[in-house]
Order: sequence, then C-alpha cells, then structure tokens
Amino acid sequence: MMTGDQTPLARLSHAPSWLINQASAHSHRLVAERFAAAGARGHHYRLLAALAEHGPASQAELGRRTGIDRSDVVAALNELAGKNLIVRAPDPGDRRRNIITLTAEGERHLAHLEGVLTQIQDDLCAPLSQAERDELVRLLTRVVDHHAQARTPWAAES
Amino acid sequence: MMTGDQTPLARLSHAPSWLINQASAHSHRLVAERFAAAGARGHHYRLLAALAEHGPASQAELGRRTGIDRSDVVAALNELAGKNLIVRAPDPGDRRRNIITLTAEGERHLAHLEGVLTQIQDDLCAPLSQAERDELVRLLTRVVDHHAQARTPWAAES
DNA sequence: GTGCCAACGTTGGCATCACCAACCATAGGT
DNA sequence: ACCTATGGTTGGTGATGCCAACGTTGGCAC
Repeated sequence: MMTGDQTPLARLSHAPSWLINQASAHSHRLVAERFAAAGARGHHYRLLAALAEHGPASQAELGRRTGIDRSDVVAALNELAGKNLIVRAPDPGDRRRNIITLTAEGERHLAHLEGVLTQIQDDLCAPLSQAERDELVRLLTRVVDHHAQARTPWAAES
Repeated sequence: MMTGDQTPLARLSHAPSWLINQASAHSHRLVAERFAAAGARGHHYRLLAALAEHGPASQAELGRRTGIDRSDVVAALNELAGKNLIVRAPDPGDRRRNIITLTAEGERHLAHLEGVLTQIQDDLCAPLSQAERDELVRLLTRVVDHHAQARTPWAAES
C-alpha cells in the first residue's frame, strides 16, 4: 500500500476508512509475503479452506463460498491442480460441472497455511491485548456483515 | 474483493486479517465508486489533503507525507494538473524539484471530496454506535501505528 | 420434442493499488 | 572536480476485484 506511513494527515488519520485501508495494507503485506514464502497466495488458502470445510464442490460453488470471482477461481484452481493439491473431475451427474476435491497433499498444505495464518494474526494484532483483539473482531464483524448483507441479500441462509 | 461474501468459512471468519481485508474491500469499493462519481481516485484525495495540510511541497515530499510511491505521485499529479487542481512549478532554489501548489479550484474539489469521504465513513460504520466507532478507530490506530513504525523506523518525528 | 433461458467453465480484458528498477539532471559535500 | 544523494520520470510487475463474452449443458415450458 504505501512506503513510509508516518500518516501525517490529521484529517485522514482518524477516518475509519483510512485506518481500515492502512490496516488492510499491512495485513495484506504480511499475508502476501508469508504465503509467497509458503508457495501460495490468498486465493489458494481460501479455496482450500472452503473445500476442507464443506467438502468437494463445483467451481461455481467454490466461488460463492469464498467470494472469489468465477474467472479467478479457474486460475487459482489451475495452480492448485498443478501442485496436486486439488483434483478436478467432471461431475457424472451434470456434465457442465467439475467436482473439485482436496487431495491428501492439499490437506497437508492447508494445515501448513493454517499455521502461517495463525502467526500472521498474532503479528498483526501484536500491539493489542487478547480482550482488545476480541473487541476488534466483534466490531469488524458487525461492519463486514452489514455490508456483505447489503451486497448479497439473496445469500440469506448459506 | 469479492462478489458474494456470505463468509461461510468458519475458520476464516474470525481471523482479524480476514475481517480487516473484508472491511477494507468494502471501504475500498465505497471509496472507488463515489470518488469515481466525483471524478477522483484515492490517490487524488490523499495528495490534495496533504497539500492543504502542510502547504506546497515537492513531489518527493508529498510521497513521504502520503505514503504514495514516487512514481505513482507523478501519475496522480499529472491527472490533477490536467484538471487544474494543482500547479507544478519549478523550485527556483533547487532545480531538481517541482513545487506543487493547490489551486483555488483544487481547494474546492478537496472540500467536495471531504464531504464525500465523511459520508463514506458514516456508511461504512453504519452498524456501529459512536462509541463503538471511536473504539474501532482507537484499536486500528494502535495496530497501524505499530506496523508503520516497524516499517519506517526512520520517520521518527515528522 | 423443441426451444429458450439459466448455469457452468473458461478466456480475456480492465482498473486500482503497492512497489521496484533504471535514467538523467541537479545538489551538496569533500 | 568527484562522488554520492536526491528528485522527477518512465516503465514494468504482481495481487486483487471485477465485468463481458463464449460455447456447453441442464431444465423447464409449451
């Protein structure tokens, strides 16, 4: 996001949107750096996690679960398939679909990324106490839910 | 960032980095949409605000103040100059530098963007009470400061 | 059954943003 | 004079979030 953020802009430095973007940028940097070191990118983790949590699914399903665009899902799955972390098989019951399945190797990789991510959370929230982290999560959850709902009124249940 | 964020990923939905990125995405979308409607982009506001707060400056100075990369400052200033919102004049005391000055029109535009941004803050934090918004700002400020400092130990004072 | 619309996978493209590398001109100190 | 640091500029990279379009296939109505 930025190079040297001494944030000398008084009017901006108290704006939630600015702070959120700053925080996001730092978080993004952490994720990008460490995931890159682990040979992965944000999309990869999201997809693997979705597969682990809800089981095999079509690509469109994965897109909906993870919020990743269909077209981006294709690219990410290509990469994951290239590393044998997932398997793409045609759905016998619907020839339009591919059924994506996590491989054992994919599960191992996911477990690794899980650890990396946990460490990232910790570093990101380093200056906050546990109670403060919980509070931050609570507040952000409210904000995110509010806007997610506004954007996807259809996805009522899940 | 995403299309339909029903966030069905239990393990992710409580991770601060995920929440921050989600919130940032929503905020980013709001900013992009409304700034586009106002004929501006995020960089533009940051630069105009920096000029208004600290007065005319060289491009490198602006980059440091706003955290925008030197090369990106050039492009943004070109656009701003094209709209007569800023003036780029050579520094008589240092022929390497350009002195960037806000024009009256630039100030008007900034004032407008200021209003747009205030509205965005409000929409972004819609689900939160004022006390909660303050708390969110406080927590995020701690996080951002912590990482900004880690990244730019040199920019001690400012 | 035929026809039409919806969903799926895929390709290709666009925009923003953070960032890096390289250039050349100029300052400044030695 | 020389060498280094700084400033403006150009150009390029990569991640991410989207949108548009295509051909294929399913499902439904008629």
